Parts: sequence; C-alpha cells; structure tokens
Amino acid sequence: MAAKFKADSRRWLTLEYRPLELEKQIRDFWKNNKVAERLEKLREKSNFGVLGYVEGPPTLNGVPHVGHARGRVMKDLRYRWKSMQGYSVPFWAGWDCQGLPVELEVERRLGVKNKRELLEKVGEERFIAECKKTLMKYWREWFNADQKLGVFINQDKAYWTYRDEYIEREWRYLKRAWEQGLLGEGYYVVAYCPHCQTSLSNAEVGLGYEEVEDPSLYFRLKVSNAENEYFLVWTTMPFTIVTDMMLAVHPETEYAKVRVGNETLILVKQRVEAVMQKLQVENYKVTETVSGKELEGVKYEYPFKDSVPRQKELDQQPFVHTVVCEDFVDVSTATGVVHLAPGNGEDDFLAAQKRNVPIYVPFDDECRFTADAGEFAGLFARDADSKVVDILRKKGLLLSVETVRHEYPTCWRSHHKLIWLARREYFLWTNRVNERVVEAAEKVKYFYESPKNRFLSFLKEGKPWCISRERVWGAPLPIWVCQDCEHKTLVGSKKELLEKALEPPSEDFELHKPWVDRLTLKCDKCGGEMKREPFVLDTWHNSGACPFARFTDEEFEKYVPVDFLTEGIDQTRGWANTLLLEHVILTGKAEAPYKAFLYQGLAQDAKGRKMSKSLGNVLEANAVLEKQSADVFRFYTLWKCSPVDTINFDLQELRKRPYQVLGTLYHLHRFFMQNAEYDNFNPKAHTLQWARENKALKPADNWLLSRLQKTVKSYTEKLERCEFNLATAELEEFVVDVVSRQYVPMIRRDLWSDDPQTLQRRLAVYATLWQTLKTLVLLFNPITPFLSEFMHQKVYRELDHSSPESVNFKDWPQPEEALRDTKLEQAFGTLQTCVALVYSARQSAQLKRRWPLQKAVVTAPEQVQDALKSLEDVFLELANVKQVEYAEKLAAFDEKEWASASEGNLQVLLHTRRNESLLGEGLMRDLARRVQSLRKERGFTPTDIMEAVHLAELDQESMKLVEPYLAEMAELVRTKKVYLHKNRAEVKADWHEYKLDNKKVFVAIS
RNA sequence: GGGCCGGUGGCUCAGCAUGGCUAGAGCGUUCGGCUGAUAACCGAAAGGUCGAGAGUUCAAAUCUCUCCCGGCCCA
Repeated sequence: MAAKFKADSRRWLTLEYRPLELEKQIRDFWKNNKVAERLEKLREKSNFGVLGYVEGPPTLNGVPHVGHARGRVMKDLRYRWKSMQGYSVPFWAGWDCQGLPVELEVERRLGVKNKRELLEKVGEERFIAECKKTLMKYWREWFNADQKLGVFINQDKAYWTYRDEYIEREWRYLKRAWEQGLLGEGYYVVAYCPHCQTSLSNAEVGLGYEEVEDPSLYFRLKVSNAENEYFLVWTTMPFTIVTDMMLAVHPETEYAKVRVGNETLILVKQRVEAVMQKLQVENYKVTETVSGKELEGVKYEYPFKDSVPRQKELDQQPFVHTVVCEDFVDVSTATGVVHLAPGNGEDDFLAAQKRNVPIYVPFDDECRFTADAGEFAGLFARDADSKVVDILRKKGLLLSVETVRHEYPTCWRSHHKLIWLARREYFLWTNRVNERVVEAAEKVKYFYESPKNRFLSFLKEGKPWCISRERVWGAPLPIWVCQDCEHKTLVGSKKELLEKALEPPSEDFELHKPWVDRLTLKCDKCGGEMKREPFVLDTWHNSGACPFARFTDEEFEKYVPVDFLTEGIDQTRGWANTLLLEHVILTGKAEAPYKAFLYQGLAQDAKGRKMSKSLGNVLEANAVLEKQSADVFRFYTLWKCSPVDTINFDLQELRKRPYQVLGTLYHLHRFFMQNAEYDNFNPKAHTLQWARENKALKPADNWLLSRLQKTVKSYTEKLERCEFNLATAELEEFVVDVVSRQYVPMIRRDLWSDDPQTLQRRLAVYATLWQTLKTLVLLFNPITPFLSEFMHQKVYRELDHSSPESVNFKDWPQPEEALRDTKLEQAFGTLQTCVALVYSARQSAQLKRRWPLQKAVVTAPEQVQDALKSLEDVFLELANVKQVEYAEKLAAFDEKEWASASEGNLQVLLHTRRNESLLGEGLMRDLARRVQSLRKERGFTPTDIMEAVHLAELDQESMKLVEPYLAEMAELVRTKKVYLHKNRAEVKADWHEYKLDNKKVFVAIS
C-alpha cells in the first residue's frame, strides 16, 4: 500500500516530542556551525543599534542550582530577543573570583583552621595557587550548565576579576576616589571572632546564630546635677560599659519619671509596669512624663571614671556621657534607654561618628583590654563582665543581674561568641555623594515597584563603605605609606607601581599578596621607604568595578551605561549597589551604570523551603538538566511565576503543563508537515497573498491570522515590561487554545480530503499555518531556543531553502495591523459560545456529538445573530447539525422534541428527533470510530489505505440504516470497500468485538 | 528586633491599585463525551468560613488596624 505522505517528514519529526534528543542535536548544530559567534558578528555588522550589557559575575565558589539557572535563562531570553530585534549586545561572560567564600573553600580543602595557621603552614603563594585551582573546578560546572541551558553567552570574551588587567582598572576607580578625597582611613565596627582573630563578613555572621547564655543586667546611671535621679538601662554585654560613651533614647516616644522611695528612675513609659514587675518593685509612681526629645543633652555620671582614667579625659568632650536621640532605639523591650559603646557596636559607632564623638577601642588583636582601659587592662573582653558587675554593685548602681538565653551570633567555625569591634579600615566616603547616588538610582527602570522601593530605601541610608579586608585572596588595596613621614600614595596602575618600586619585582610577579607587599616605594615627600597597607579590597568592590574594569576605554564609552541587567534580589545591597556607587564616584555624575535593573526572586524547593545543604533539597542545575529538557526547564521557570517572585521549584510540575505546551507546538508542526508535504506545498508560491487572490481563505483562516497579530503585539509588550510569566501565558493560550483546540478542528475536514478539486483550499490552509507557526517559532525562540531552532531546520529551511541558516538570524515579528480584524475576533467568540451550548444541550439529551442532527435554533440579539450568520458554515460543521434557524425571542418549546442550553442572553435549541437518514449517518460514524481505533491499534498510519473493512452481526434494522452510508464511510476510514455481514462465519477474518450502545458489533480490517 | 514580600479549593496561581454580578483559571479526582497531530481536547460534578480577629461601608478577597504563619533582606 502506498503511503499518502512521504517518508521524509517522519524522519525529521518523530511520532513523539523527545526534547532531550532534539536538544542534543541542536547543541551540536550550534557548535559545529558557530552559530553564537556568527550571531554576534551579524548584529554588530548590521549597525542597527547597540545595547550595552555587562555580566553580573557568578562567584566561583559553588555549583549553580536551579535558581541560578533561572537567572541565566532570563539573561539569555533578553539577549536572543533583542538580537532578533536587530540590536548588537556584548553578551560576554564574567566570573567573580576572589573573596572570603573562595578562601574558606580552600582552607577547608587544605584542612587549615584559621588565618594564622594558613600563613604559617601553607604560605600565601601556595594558597593563591590553590584558590585559582578551585575557581577552575567551579567554572567547569557553570560552563556546563550554560551549555545545557543553551545560554549564548560568549565565553571567549569572559572577564575574570582576579586578573592583573582587571585589577589595574579597578585601581583606576580608586584613584578617582582618592583624587576627590572620597577614599580614606577610619574606624569601622566589624564582627570579630576572638578565637580565629579575623573579622567576619555579614554572610558569615548570618550563618552562626545560636542560642547562648548571657548576663541580663539592669543598672542605673545618675543624672548629673539632679538629686537622686537615674536613667534605667539594660544590657546583655556588661563589658561594653567600659567603652560606654552615650545614652540613647527614642526622640518621639514618651518617657516616664518613676518615683521609687526617694529616688526617681527614667525609662520609656510603655515599659514601666513590665520593668517594675521584673525588678520586683511594688510601690512606685509615675510623677512626670517627658518626650525622648526633651531628654536630649542631659549629662549623666559615668560610673567608671576612677577605674578607667581615659574615660575621665573623654568625659570633657562634647556629647560624651550625655543623652542623644536615635531612631533605632527599640522602645518595646527593656527600658527604652540604651547605652552606646561606639567601639563595640555598629549603631553605636554610627551615632558617635555623626557627632564627631571619639571612638574609644581599648582592645588588642586578641580582644583583651589594653593599658588604655585602666583597671581592666589584660582582661579578655567577655571575662570583664563580672568585674563590671562588681563595680556597679559596690557603687549601688546595680538593680538586677540574671542569666538569659537568647539567639546571638557566634563564629560558625569556632562557635565563640562574636564581638563587635571598631577597627582601623579604609572607606569610600559614599555618604558624601549620597544625593547623587540616590538621584541616579531614581532614574533607573526597575519594572516592579517593591524591589525598587527596597533598593531606594537602602540607598538612602547612605552609609560609608568599608572596602578594606584583612584577608589574602583579593585585589590589593594600592595604598603605600611612608614609614618615616606617614605620607600616603595611591598607585593607579602596574606600570606606575613598577616605576616607583625601589627594587624590581620577581619574575612571577602579579597584583596579589604576597608579591605586591614585597615592593617598597620611595616617598615623594621625604625619600623614606613606603610600605603597602596590608589590606585587600572588599570583593564587592572588585565585582562592582566591572563596567569599567572589564572593558577597554573605547568599549566603556560605547556600552556603559548598559541597557539592562538582571540579578537576584539579594544583590540589592550587593552588586547593584556597588556598581552604582563606583560608577557615580568614577564619573562624578548622577548616573547609574545601568538603565534598567530587574531583580529576580530567589528559588526554593517545591514545598517553599529554602534550599540548603543541611535539608538536602538543593536542586543542582546540571543534575536537573541531565534528565530534564532545557526548553521545558526554561519555559517552566519563566512561566510559573513573576520574575520578582520567589519560585518554588517543582520537578513534577515542570513535566506537566510546560511539557504539554511545547509538545503541542511540536505536534502542530508534525500535523502541518504531514499534510503540506503530501500536497507539495511551496511557501514561495502558495503565499497568503496568493490564497487571498484566489479567494481560498475562509473566515477561520482570517480569524487565526488576526489572533496571531494580537499575540505578537501583546507578547512583545509583555516581554518589554519583563512580565515573562504573562508573556509565556500568552503563547500558551495561543498554541493550546487558539491553534490546537479551535483552529485545527475547523480545518481538519478540509485537509482530510485528497480530492484534486479542493487542492487550492488545502494550500490556503497550509499558507495560513505556515505563516502562523513560523511566527510562533520566532516568538518562542528566546524562551525555547532548541525547539525553535529544530523547527527552523526541519520545517522552515526544509521547505524554504532561502531561509537563514539559524533561527537566531531571523528578525523579530512585527504585528501587521492590516491582518487584524477585531470584529471577526468577536464573531468567533460568539461562535465558540454557541458551539459550547450545543455540546451542553447534546449532553443533556444524550446525543453524541458525532450524531448529526436536523436543526438547531439559536435565540439571540440581532448583533449576535449577524455574527453567527457570517460564520454559519463553521457553526454547522462544529455543531454537526444540518441547518440552523434564528429567533430573537425565546419561544415555548416541547421538551420531548427539543434539548436546550443557555447562557446570558443566548439560548440554543436542538431538535432531538432523528429520521432514518440521520440515524444511519450517526450509526455510520459510530462504526467508523471503531474502525479508526482498530486501525491505530493494528499499526496502520493515518494515510495507509486498507483493502477492506468488514462489519458483522448488526441487527436487521441497523444494517438497513447504515447501508446507504457505506461509500461515505469507506472514504472516511480510507478503505477500498466496506462489507456488511450478517454473520462472522461468512468471511474468514480477524474479528474484534466492540460494544455499540449496549449491542455487540464485530469489526475486521485488512 | 526592624523592613519588605506572600498566605485564595488537594496542588500551582489570577483577582486586590479604582470595594459591587453566583470568587476565577490550570493541574489533580469522579462520571460522561470527543479524537488518526497531541502526553491533547470538551461537558458536568465534587471541592473555597479568600490565614485569624476587629473596624470602615448599604456592600470587603479587595480599604484600615491588630495578630498568626511562611519566605527574603538587615540587625
């Protein structure tokens, strides 16, 4: 038997959608044909326009998980889409290489416990070599994930933040800051582990919260120049009273003066009752209330003046040992009066810095009090707690001391309680350019309100930026200090450094510790020897320098400010911030280095829990993509929720609807290809215009084309607004509802025929589908690049050899307004409602859809009638009725004769009585259905033509009814002839039994 | 402890700005139907005190307040 269709299409388009195989093919295709490289060149040459881009560099200290993969998908989506629109985008990779996370990873691998051990046992040179090795290990993971995902980022042009050429340009940022007086030395409070003798990053502090025991101390401080009046204060860190400088109250809250015996205590009003109960004071009376503001400037007697002589000196300075107002004071716990120790707390420190109060930090590297702390000298900070309590008790200032258990940060390695210490550090005085920073940030487009507000409110805090770190693997701070005259100089480049160096560097010199530390310079001022400040730079400064550091001057001019960036919401205080600060300092302008910034929500597991190693619920991108299709993954991550929302990643869900949508798109192509190839459809000859000229287009085709234009427009707008979930939903609806569910059933019968008389009509349908599916494939390309490329190769280039070599070289579709027909769209909406009503009425009367009925009556307003009349052919076909009548007003009807269904002002009546001819046709279609399923079961393809179909053991009456329709049935099921038998014995065949309305029927085919 | 986001059928989400029809959609379940591109599709049913409480209002998922739970960021 000759097949209707050529074998070709089946070779390309397998029966099933098998994305993993298809994606492998396409990956190879891209690689072998250098598609990504050629795409970049093509858009560069076309000179259409440039959109700057700079890669937010992933830190190479871990493997990418699905959340990272989601981010990469959004970046790639934007790149492919904008490229198709014609823009040239420098989509070049970048890697964040330095910093504490990398160091810790290496320390762990080398089995080193702390910094001191590291320096003694391993040495800086080897340590740095190990850091570089680690980078490459993780880089491979990221590279593989990108390959699997189909991210077209250019790896050859990647920047690496540890390389000399990058660091040099980072130094130029610092030089600009130095020249403007925005870089300098100062103190800053950092979390410090006394055991490991190192400061910890914020992230590390977050790792180590534990429940610990601390003293809970209520004490009082006497108001100067007042009889028996005291502030009531609470603390869990008694030792900080040694470094106490001020008391803070909340300015807008009421404070109470409480009379107890002949003494007065001052505390926040709302806590009086609770605190008195706590202190077991029964007889007390609130004598007066004052606002926090009124307490400002009140001086108090610092209790340790005798024990700590230095404090006695400081007492003379403005603000010292007085009350200040601060918004951060929490009035809902304790007494609402907090004591400030600027050397031991960040808020305290900032409060002091604001008022130029000196920072008193009498500690050595091991957190022991120095000689400057008088009686406390030599004591480890936390060991001073009991001595402090003793002195307070002796002076009669102690009210209560007990033990509390509470959550407190500890060192995640040694589990020691952390201490907050002000240390000498280098700062960018970003507070001085804060206005410009905020102004710049306000001009940026964020797409969604909430991350925007979050970012702006963070920026408005305008804190100085501490950029120095006492670590090893980082870009060195390029400041040298004269050992004689203390003159400082900032070196702006490697060249400058080598020129000024007193001795030539070793051959393996690079811009890292320990090499840079070995170079000493000659002082310009006094000719003395200059040594480098031993710090490295905050790794955030390192990555924040990239818009300038990763480009040449020329490229920087061309690409920065970049057009669009997207990173996780956790980068609000990270990269988004440092990019902005450094750019404002570098340029001196109120300008961000990015015009738009999309913050992405983070990823959690299917149950909404944070992904963590301890829970064992981390979904690694490479492991997931080993088994899951990249296209389905990409579609899923974009479709599931808004990009700013947290995504609860569920592999089960991934395999359902997203797979179905892509599967449907795939099968639509298969359907199209099978038919179009058979009829020798030629897209160049059989264009839409040709079809229109030959009047071969029907309303269904025009409707589909109109809906397509609407989709192109709306989808593009949604991409523009970064509403990726709504954009993909638009595609989903078009593929599943519009094309597959609605259009295909309307044209199916036209295509089923192979009559040469109706060839023109079939070609017109192919022209419509060609245009529609081809456009869809382009729209899908940024989301599902593999499937789009596959279809481009196997369908569009197959039928049209002039098509470009890759789908990526095509242009983005523009909506054609001329094809839009909103009236027709409305009419089809009406049609679909009516058809649904017919189905509903059929169901209520138990009339199968395949049974033709004589008549339907539609009751509806005139406009609706007109719409339906214009589409009457389609209605009759879908409703499977012979004729339709219209009425404007609902008439009474006989329920025995009519089935009805209604919705709003629409009603449909179906004539339920069937004459012999209708019964016969219905029966024929029932039988045909059985034959079709048998055909499928027996492995016939849709196009095989069978020799004979045998039906047996129908009752007398049924045989008589179906007889006139056997020829039509033969055509319908594609057989040469249909034979009716009374008895199975009449012919030797492989009989199959079917039930048909509770009667048996036997079917055989050959 | 502070700030932000979220809590709507078994699951995933829409609706909330600007209060107003019987609170929707998809998945899942059950029954029925349809089907030679499809892992699809159509109809019906079951399933919701819209996190809890209070307030404003003729009317609250929607506005206000308080609280609870989950998440993120920061202390």
